[in-house]
Amino acid sequence: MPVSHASVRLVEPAPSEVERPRLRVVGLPPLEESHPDVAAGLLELAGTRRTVERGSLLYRSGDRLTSLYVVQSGLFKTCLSLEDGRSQVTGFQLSGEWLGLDSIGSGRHHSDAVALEDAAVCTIGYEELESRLLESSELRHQFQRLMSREIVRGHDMMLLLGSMCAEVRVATFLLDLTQRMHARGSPATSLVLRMTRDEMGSFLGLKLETVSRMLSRMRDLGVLEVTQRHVQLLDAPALQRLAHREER
Amino acid sequence: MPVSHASVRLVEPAPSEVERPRLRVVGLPPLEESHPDVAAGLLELAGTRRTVERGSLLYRSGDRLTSLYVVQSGLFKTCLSLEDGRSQVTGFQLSGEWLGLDSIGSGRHHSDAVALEDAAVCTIGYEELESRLLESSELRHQFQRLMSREIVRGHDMMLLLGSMCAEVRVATFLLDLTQRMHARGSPATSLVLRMTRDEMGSFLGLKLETVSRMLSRMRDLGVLEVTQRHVQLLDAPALQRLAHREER
DNA sequence: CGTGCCCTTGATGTGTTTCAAACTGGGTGG
DNA sequence: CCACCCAGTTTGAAACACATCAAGGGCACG
Repeated sequence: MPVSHASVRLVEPAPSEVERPRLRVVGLPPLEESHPDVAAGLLELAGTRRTVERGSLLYRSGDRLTSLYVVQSGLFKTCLSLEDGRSQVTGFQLSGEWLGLDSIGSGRHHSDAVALEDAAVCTIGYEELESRLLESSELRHQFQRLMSREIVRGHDMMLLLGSMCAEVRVATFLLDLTQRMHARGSPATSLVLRMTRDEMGSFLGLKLETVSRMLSRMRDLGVLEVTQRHVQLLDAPALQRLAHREER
Repeated sequence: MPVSHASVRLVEPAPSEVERPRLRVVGLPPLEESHPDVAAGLLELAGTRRTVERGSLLYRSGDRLTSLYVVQSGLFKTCLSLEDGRSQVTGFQLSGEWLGLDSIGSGRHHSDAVALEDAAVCTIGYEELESRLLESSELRHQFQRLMSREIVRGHDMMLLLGSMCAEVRVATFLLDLTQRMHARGSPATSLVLRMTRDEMGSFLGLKLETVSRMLSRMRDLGVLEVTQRHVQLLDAPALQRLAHREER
């Protein structure tokens, strides 16, 4: 790996290269912990399976917390909704990732969770989770790490939204999504965006037109090919460079 | 309280008024859990006391996680730092609030923690915390709530940074800080900003000049009085209205 | 009584939003 | 099977909010 100054860091760095680790820009809790294969311990807690069809809600803001969820298949978004109809997407969750961690503090969900395609989740009863965490310190540790990583993701998003220009935001988003999909067996250089430009924009603090323009610009630069929701990465290193131009 | 449509929600709503709770915009983990008086259980874990003088670091990004900290006195900021010297403030921590929760996931700190004035913290050894959490499910629960609330704060910040204009951001920040200081015994209508305009700006995704301009605008509107770092709230309801104008 | 840091204010520049129009593809019903 | 429709997308032109650049002022500190 030639770069030492500007690599996107979505997974934990190898111990040896940690000194003052550069930022992992964005990224749901990394896979070691959140992907089913690896978080097998926590997944044993899985209760009933539940399917959620495209467009419908798994839970909504204000609902009492009864269970947490792990995505089995499909894709979700979580979003905060304001009275006036506006909303902010706070995350997109792929298979193996958790939903509802933000509701533990108050016992109520703070966001809506919407399936962006037909999906299935494992239901993990909160009561049962609690009692299992009592038994196993390993599980407890895993669960704490899960929450901690979600905190880190929040901080990374603050950085992205607070100090990066539109092009960097979109490039970072594409890289992040590609890597996460790749870790689930998708090709490393092609990507299907299952969310609308509007939803991407909401997540990135941009208007849909701006997202569209950035995609077009990257297409014109020869970095990628866009046909509707299909994206082909033609020049991944260039995309990484775009994601690390820390300007505004 | 006359408003039912636009009140800033920094603490948990009373159970009766919860239905579709409107957003608590911004706010460190609310006080029930994080203030020493209330999180007494967790505070029993406090090990050594450590003082940090103004301007110096409690920990820095990349440091191995050995303990978590609870602010006893003084004020901290946490920030992510980029190679190029730029940085993003991810939070300001007052007495009773925790530092280091983001480091549990990887075992290393992901941010720098800097004292903005002479400060003192309780040191909570991570190993010891772990073993205590094993013993008491009540403590474990409290700790999980703490982390969950920090996740919620992250989401609220995404909303603030992603969809609110400068005036709303600054007004929200002032309200939040006033409330948190008030809960610690400070007057409800006066405030000392212990951070620079630049640090506020970094936290809010704005340039220092913009922060300054917004403060001046609110002063001109008769909402508050600003003399250097001292802020007098002349019209708190008006400030709340500014914080809820959800425009950009 | 300077010297340096922080803050304010003005003038100008620019990236993103807003507004508007046209295009696309997938789905539906005639 | 085609025509239509509609949600989503692209693109352009104009407006605007915030950033940038620059200058001046105040307070704290040595």
